[in-house]
Amino acid sequence: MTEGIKRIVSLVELQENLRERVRAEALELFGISLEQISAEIPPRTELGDLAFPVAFELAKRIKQTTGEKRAPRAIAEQLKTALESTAGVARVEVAGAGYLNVFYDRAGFLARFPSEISEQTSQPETLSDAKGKRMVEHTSINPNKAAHIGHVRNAVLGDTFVRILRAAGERVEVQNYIDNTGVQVADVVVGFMHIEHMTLEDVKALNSSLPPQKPFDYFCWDLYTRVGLFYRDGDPNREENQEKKQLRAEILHAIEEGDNATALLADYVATRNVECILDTMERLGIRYDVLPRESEILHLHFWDHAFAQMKERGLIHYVSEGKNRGCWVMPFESHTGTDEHEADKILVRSNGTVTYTGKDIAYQLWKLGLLGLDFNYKLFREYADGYQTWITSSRPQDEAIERPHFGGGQTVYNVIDSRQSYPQEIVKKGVAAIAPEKGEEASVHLSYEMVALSPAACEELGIRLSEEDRARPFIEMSGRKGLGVKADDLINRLETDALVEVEARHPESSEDEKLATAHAIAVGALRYFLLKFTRNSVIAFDFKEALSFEGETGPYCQYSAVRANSIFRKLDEAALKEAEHLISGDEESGNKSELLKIFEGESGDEIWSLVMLAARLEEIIKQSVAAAEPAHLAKYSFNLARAFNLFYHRHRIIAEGNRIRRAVLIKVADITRRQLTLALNTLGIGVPERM
RNA sequence: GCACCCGUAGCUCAGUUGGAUAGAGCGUCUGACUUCGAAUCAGAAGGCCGAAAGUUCGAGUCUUUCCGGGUGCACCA
Repeated sequence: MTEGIKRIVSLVELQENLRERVRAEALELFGISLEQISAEIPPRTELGDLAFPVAFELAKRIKQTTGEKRAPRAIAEQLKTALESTAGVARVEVAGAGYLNVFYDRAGFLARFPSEISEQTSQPETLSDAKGKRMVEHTSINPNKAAHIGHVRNAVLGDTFVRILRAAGERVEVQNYIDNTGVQVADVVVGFMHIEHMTLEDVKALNSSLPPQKPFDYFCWDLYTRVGLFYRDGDPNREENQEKKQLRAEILHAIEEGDNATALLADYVATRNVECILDTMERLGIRYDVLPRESEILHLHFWDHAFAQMKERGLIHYVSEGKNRGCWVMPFESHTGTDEHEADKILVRSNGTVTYTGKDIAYQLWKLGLLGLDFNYKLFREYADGYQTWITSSRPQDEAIERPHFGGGQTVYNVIDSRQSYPQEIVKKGVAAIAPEKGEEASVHLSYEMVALSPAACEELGIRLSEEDRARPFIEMSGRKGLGVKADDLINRLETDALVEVEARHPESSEDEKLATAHAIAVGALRYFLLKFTRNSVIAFDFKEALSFEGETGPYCQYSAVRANSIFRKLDEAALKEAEHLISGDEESGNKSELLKIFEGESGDEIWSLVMLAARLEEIIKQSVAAAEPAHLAKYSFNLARAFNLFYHRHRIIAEGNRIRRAVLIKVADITRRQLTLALNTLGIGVPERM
């Protein structure tokens, strides 16, 4: 073994070294330069830890350049020796039609794997400012009602992606956009003013009189659906009453105007809903750095700045005739126009007001530090542990205390459902046109499919379905119709169910402990449930599945870690130290040969496969970032938990008679529980002491 | 009409930049608690990866055309 090996702990690093080696050898031996070298994880442990199918590619390239026909196996044989001399590699085999299968130095790898999770990687001080900040906007629920399960998918997806980015060493700013001046808020204000006939004081009084089971956002949830009916004079199938719809327009106008009783009422309603929504999200471990509001985007005239830039660059033009007469539009080439659908996107209406897309372009420019304007900010809330959430303000006098710098990110990730991919495309294209140096890569639409309700779930909610709906695979949720599963209701139910299980298993625990454990399980179940599906898969929400604690679930993963921890509760410090010493490989004793023996054969493969899986976390995090897909990490966590459960059943770790073997089992279990805990924490799932 | 997404086991879904014998969970059936915790584990059954052609050493994965389902394509947000 070479000296350099002592340094190497990371699989990713080892893999890179091997790739480089292959690249160098291909050039040296065959004069072929390979731009991309694909590596693969062999299907079974006995086939090695990493495989290069590179000989097939080389055989083809050799034939192309020299006309000489070479067998892939022979080529693989030539590369074999070079790979074998790489640090960390025990041996290399040529298998199948020409696969190069690399076997790592098992005992050496195990000995060098850190026994404490290295905390440094996620510490902010090691993150360089030069690298640029990642901006993630998620949640962004209309502040006019309680959050439902669809909103939670957005928030959990966004929050988990934030955690993944941070685990990968990125600096991240989390934003939750508040559309406090839109029609949805206006609708609820219509309800308060014209159905309930309430003033701001009445609404405040109502708020403080509401029972904890039905807080303000729940009240608004119901009121919002009543407004929908109100517009149709009480009959959902009737046409909308234009006189009543006019009330909305008036309120919308008053809100935009500001400085009037209606605007104050709207602001109170929106703010109370934001508070409720933030409370809901806090239950799931989700927080935000800053809450940018639409009211400030309006009042601080963000659009005017963007508008000027667009005019300057000739990206937008005034239409003087035709259907879009009087509008300012942005041409959108990739979309050919038809009679019905215009190719041009209207950004300023003929009445002079700006569209949502226009505002969004301005906002996106701000996120990237390209607007040349900033918000004012004030502290919105401070959590018990000191974490602060800020909200935008249009009053410079609010800028009293020291605050972090917001905005100006290098890359922006917008977590928005896939139904908005068209407008997101326009925003991306528009921003890239204004700032070509940033390009389209700076704006990422982290899209995901909606959460719908299974017909069974609708039935459980007591929703009557039409014949036509019943035949559908799923039913779309609708805040307008009040059709949906409220987030807090679901969390409550999960906590109740979890508490029953905890009570049954740990009656001796304190009430607080039981509640905390039930909470952790509920969060684990919900977050995992929403993360196990890939982003572009529609979730047809099903109560039975979402409420399950068995099988491929968060609690399954947590349970695996809890069991691993219980082993270490029973082991004393000395036993751990001894284990570490026995496998360290430092001493010149006979341990080495015995260690090698433990990793031999079928049993050795079985133990080793768990080590390899556990060590892969870093790589999985990288893949999850590259694909912007948290589901990869979720699946990995489950597989690691599953592998540990298998290991746990196969070995009696504490009772193991052979001390070297016992030391190996202890170290493997320790590595696994640490990596599993880290993976789960990155998913926002905690591991309770007992469960 | 145009654009995007999906189609893999009875059901719900994974399947890394194309790689070796296509995997989980649920459900069904059969077993395993005197052990570091059974929210667990083992075993069985279950597949023309929507269809057809093409690209290549190699296709669930890439291309094209169909078929079936979903979602967009506002002077709404």
